[in-house]
Amino acid sequence: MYLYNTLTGKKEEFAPLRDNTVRAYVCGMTVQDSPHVGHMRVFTVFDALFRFFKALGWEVRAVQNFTDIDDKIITRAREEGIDWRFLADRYEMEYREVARRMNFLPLMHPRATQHIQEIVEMIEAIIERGYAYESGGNVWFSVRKFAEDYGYGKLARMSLDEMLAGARVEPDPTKRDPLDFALWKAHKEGEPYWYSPWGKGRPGWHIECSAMSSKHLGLPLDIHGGGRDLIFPHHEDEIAQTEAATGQTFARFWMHVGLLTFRGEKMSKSLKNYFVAREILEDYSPDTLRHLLLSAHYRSDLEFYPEKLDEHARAVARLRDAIAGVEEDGEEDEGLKEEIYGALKDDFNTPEAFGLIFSALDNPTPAKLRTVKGVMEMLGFRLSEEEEDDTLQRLVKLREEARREKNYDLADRIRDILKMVGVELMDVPGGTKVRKVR
RNA sequence: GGUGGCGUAGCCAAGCGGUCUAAGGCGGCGGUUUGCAAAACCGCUAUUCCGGGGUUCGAAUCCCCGCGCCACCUCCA
Repeated sequence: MYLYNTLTGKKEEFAPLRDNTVRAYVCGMTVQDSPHVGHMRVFTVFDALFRFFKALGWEVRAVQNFTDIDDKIITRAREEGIDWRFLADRYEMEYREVARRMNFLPLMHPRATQHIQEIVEMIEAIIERGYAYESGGNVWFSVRKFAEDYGYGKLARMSLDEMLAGARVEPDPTKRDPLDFALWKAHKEGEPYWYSPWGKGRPGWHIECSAMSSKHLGLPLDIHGGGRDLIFPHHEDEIAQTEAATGQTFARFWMHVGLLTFRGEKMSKSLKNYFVAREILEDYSPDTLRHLLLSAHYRSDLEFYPEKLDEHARAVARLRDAIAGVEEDGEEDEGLKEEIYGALKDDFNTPEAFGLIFSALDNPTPAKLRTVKGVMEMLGFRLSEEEEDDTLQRLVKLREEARREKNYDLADRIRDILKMVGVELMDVPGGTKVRKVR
């Protein structure tokens, strides 16, 4: 298995370091708003990748955090006039519901606020080892000191000068150096706080991931991943904190998923050009969304537009129909399987894998179809149509009667209307086939 | 301004030195089929990979110069 490692800028052979178990940490959401389709891309990629690891015979121990304390959560809760914990819970629950529908493997989902003790201990360790200082109730990380001993900017490939050049420095008089970042933020009136050796306050951004990953997985992690926009400063700072606290290597492989774009631009909260995952799943199947999100290589940016859901719904429906009648038991096509696995082993090239899968549909044999089905299920597709729907059945019956009476006007109208909601009717010998596309 | 990356058919998207007169999906066109359709199946849909030079026996793939786009350097998956 080869994976591209952001840290080295190369594809490298990957295998878990110990116990045949892949230890992976994926940066999850700050639960400040509804998960959107850009978030889903990262989690879908890792879900499919972890499933592939299992297919290769490895165990997977994966953690995906919820950051549930943060400036934006506080601000947002204040705007809505609700408790910040209520806001965080609301979006965590929304994520969990979306994850369930997406058929994501169950992962450990620790929350930042349940790890204040670990966070405080880690900060103490960093201070003890001389890489952080307390000032006015804040604790700052000494970037220059750390840079001298360990190097800073390894992941982002940036020099300290480069960081300063474009930096819009947050003017905080308690900082010794503009590059320093907060490990602990002193309490401000009206904000949530916890008690610490430095007084009341709350954790900075970055430290929660260092603390939770070390605690739940142990060092070094085999894989640490997330969206590409997290490389700097978030992941760079996670490395700095963890190495400063422990002196150990933090993670062996860094994986970064490309961004979802809309009309060529990054899908983001600030540009308000995002699509909410829950709303998409009201109209389209999880398989459709999964196929769309895996249709480009995970490191590339992927262009999203709503009509694309229809395109992928058609592709998935065709594939599902093609393998529908295959008998479960029997030989697989080992050659085909090896080809597909070969593509996936090469830095998880899912688009190439789909290319092979759809090509196999041209000259199908039962063995090939079983292989295709097996691979799709391995990647997390359910491949089943949703449960039967009473109203739909009645409409189909009504239309069949109309056709018997040669009332084609009514029959066609029913067919047209159902098509508008993603249900296609096909008159085949012996009845009408119903096919849900979406 | 600095640092990465990208530019492949109508759209999306693989390929990254020879098997490429370039995979796959969606769309389109023609045919078989059908009450008409749809689906399915068959055939067609880039002699060419942003433009211009170069390296090489050979380049979409490597190098140089343009042009265009994006991301990161600020919160972001």
